[in-house]
Amino acid sequence: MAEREAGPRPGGRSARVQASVHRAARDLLARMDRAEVTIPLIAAEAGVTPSTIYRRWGELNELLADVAVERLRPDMVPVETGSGRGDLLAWAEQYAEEMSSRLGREMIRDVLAAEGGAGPRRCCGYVRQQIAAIAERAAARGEVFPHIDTVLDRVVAPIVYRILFDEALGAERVGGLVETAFSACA
Amino acid sequence: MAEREAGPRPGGRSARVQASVHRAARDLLARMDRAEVTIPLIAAEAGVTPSTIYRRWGELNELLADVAVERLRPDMVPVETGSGRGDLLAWAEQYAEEMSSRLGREMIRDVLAAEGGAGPRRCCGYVRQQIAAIAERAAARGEVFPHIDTVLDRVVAPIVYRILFDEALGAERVGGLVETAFSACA
DNA sequence: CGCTAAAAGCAAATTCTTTGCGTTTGCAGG
DNA sequence: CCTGCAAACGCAAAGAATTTGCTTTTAGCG
Repeated sequence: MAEREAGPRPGGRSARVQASVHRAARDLLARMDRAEVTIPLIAAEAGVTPSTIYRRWGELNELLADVAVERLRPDMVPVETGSGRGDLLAWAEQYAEEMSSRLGREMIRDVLAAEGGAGPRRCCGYVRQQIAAIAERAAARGEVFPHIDTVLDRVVAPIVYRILFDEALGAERVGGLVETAFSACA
Repeated sequence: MAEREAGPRPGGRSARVQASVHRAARDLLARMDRAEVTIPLIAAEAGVTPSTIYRRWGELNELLADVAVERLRPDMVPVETGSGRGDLLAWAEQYAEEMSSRLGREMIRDVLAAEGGAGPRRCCGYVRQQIAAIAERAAARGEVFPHIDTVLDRVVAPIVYRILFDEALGAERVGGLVETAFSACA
């Protein structure tokens, strides 16, 4: 844990500007249609000049992707249900629900639309972390638990693919996916 | 088959303009960096005024998504290898390769970035069609073959998820995915 | 052959984006 | 504490893209 998200030094002016711009962007996204949000608007809301944002982020997509990645970072440890299977099921259901909400879909799109694969990878990394935490607890209890990549392929990928390209899956389908993940490791 | 892709009447001026704009967009995308392509540029290349494009597509993303969806439409029937498993494997490997290319990734991103879920759904529909064609041939031979949604969940979703969020899968991993799809239907 | 509605052209007005230059800010060395 | 330095910001002008009102063209139809 030696790197910052996107700002140079922790307490400087740079960090303050970034914080206020992020907050302004989040506020505006909550308040108005995503298509109406522009850099000049965000700049005004944040109390900075547009050129500051242009120089730092380049374009709206990059900024929104930055904001989205930050919001996508898990803020808590997966709930503990007593078994690895239960933990994974609970996590997957919540993940599916969050990501299929309007805001969730918009955040995913923003992250994917940005240049370079850094944002998406970070999101995938967050998911891996969460699953790893669950897997570790399961291992500590001596349970069998699927490999992380198995969970990504069998649970996370279908959830996300359906949200992006088709129809979001209901909770029962998510449960089925979790079962198939476990059936691959027994 | 009663609807057109995006143009009103088949032979009118509208259709000609759409065709030339699509072609211009494709040409420019092939010739220069995607970030450099703008609507005024495409308009000039297509020999129309920018306002025509703005009125019809609204913004660059919509136009590029339109173009990408068209390019994503499969132009041939899946190759026949003698077995459903072989057909699916061949199709999946080719799909994975096409989609993980620079152009493929850009097209997916363009499709996902557009407003409304129409583009992504159409892409998913194309995939379904291809898989259905393979499944039908398998059924005609009396083979067992996984349900289309199983193939989507176990084969297509992981391929696409990895391309978008992580690292593209190699051919051997794709083969493994195909195996798991068949293991679910035996 | 004219009529009509939809779509394209044109051009002015608006808004967004880029850029050069001067100023501020926080850090570091003296 | 003070001063120098580099990074980042503000400001404003220039440049590019987007929107819009109005006119003209075009394809289809009676």
